[in-house]
Amino acid sequence: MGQASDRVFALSDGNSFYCSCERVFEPALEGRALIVLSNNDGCAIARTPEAKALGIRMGDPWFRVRDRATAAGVVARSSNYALYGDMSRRVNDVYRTFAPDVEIYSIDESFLDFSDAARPAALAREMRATVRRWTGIPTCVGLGPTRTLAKVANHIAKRFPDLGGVCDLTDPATRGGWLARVGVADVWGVGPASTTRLRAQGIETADQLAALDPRAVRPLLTVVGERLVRELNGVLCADLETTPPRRKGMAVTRSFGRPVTDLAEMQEAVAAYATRVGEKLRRHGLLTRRLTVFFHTSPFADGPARSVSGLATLREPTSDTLELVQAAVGAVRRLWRPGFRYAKAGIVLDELVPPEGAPRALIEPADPRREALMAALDHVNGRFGRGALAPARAGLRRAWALKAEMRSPAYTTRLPDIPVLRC
DNA sequence: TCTGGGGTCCTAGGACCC
DNA sequence: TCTGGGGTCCTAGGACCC
Repeated sequence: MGQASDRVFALSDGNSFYCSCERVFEPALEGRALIVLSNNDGCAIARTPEAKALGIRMGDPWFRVRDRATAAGVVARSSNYALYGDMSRRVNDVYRTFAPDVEIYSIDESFLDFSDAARPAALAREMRATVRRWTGIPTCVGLGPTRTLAKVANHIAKRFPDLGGVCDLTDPATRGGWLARVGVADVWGVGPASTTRLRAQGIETADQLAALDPRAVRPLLTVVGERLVRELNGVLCADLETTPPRRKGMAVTRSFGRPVTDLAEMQEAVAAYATRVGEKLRRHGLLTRRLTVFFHTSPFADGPARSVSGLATLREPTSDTLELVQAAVGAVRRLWRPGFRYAKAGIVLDELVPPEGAPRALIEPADPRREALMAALDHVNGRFGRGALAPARAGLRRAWALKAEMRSPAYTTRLPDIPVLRC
């Protein structure tokens, strides 16, 4: 099987993260059933436990559940990713005061190295309290000798509130009992397809999965599954990645608020995405050699279906907006067939390369509104004392005003209104 | 009659994640 | 009428080469 890990990993994540961010700015939402909606207010992508209890599921289309949900008292907010990104950075700043190494896994999840902690569970509880105090974000922490077990522990911490938001799976003696209470579908890396295959073999729970011979799992779940089983047994297969590896691909894709039936309109949209992806490239200090444009009709709609994608190769690696737009718009023209109601389009880049010579990441000019918003937060939370009511109220008012401003079109991701490009 | 074999590269598609 | 967006990794299979 391999050698047992002597490390301790913590996985800390923000509870209903997007919802919690909204609550930081709108304390009246505390305790209420709250959801955050995807782009175009399409569907629910974050739910508080109160909203889950009212039957709102992940991915529920808002137009379908709106009447029922609002009648039941559910509050919905449009998403604001710039804001969540800023909050995420603040939470990670706190993590870094508790652990020497932090791997930012996603906007709301980080792995931390707790190997040197004398009492990891106690440290985790203290960290939770500090994050809550300094940022306003509630978290849960899972502890384990591998990242996979830390992840399972985090899941358990969420499911069993009696644990006080911290679950410790570092002790092999008590681990099995917990794993028996976790379904295979809830194990990190086991999706719907793998769940079906495992169930067909009679494997229902995480402890049953852990009991399999890793080599026997390979034909069933590929090498990914093999590693997973080892990690469930406390054998380290992947360590922390504290410096993010160079990005391999990049995409800008959107669903349209309404069907697109006109070539010029599709070109407008895709030109806008090309502009966005150019900004993104420059922000990461990268160039691309080729881009793929795709668009398709809605999988939910009746009527003729069409899904196309086309590759455009650029003469030289570039992040130049005009070149990207021209390539993308040309691809749209080649791929275009009238008579369809297109619902979504996008640009996908792969083969990202650093520029010749010394890599230089362009620094994105800071948005003064966001800077001010975060400064305002400091007066509401944390280091400046949450008890100081007067400055807190002033700070909150300022924050609300800025947040309303950040809802302006410049911050949203709807299909933009830009001049038609004729090529 | 017997119809190579192994390597690399590329691409598409599946599966999974948050 | 309205059903998210952005990533990673793995595998299979075709093209190509010697």
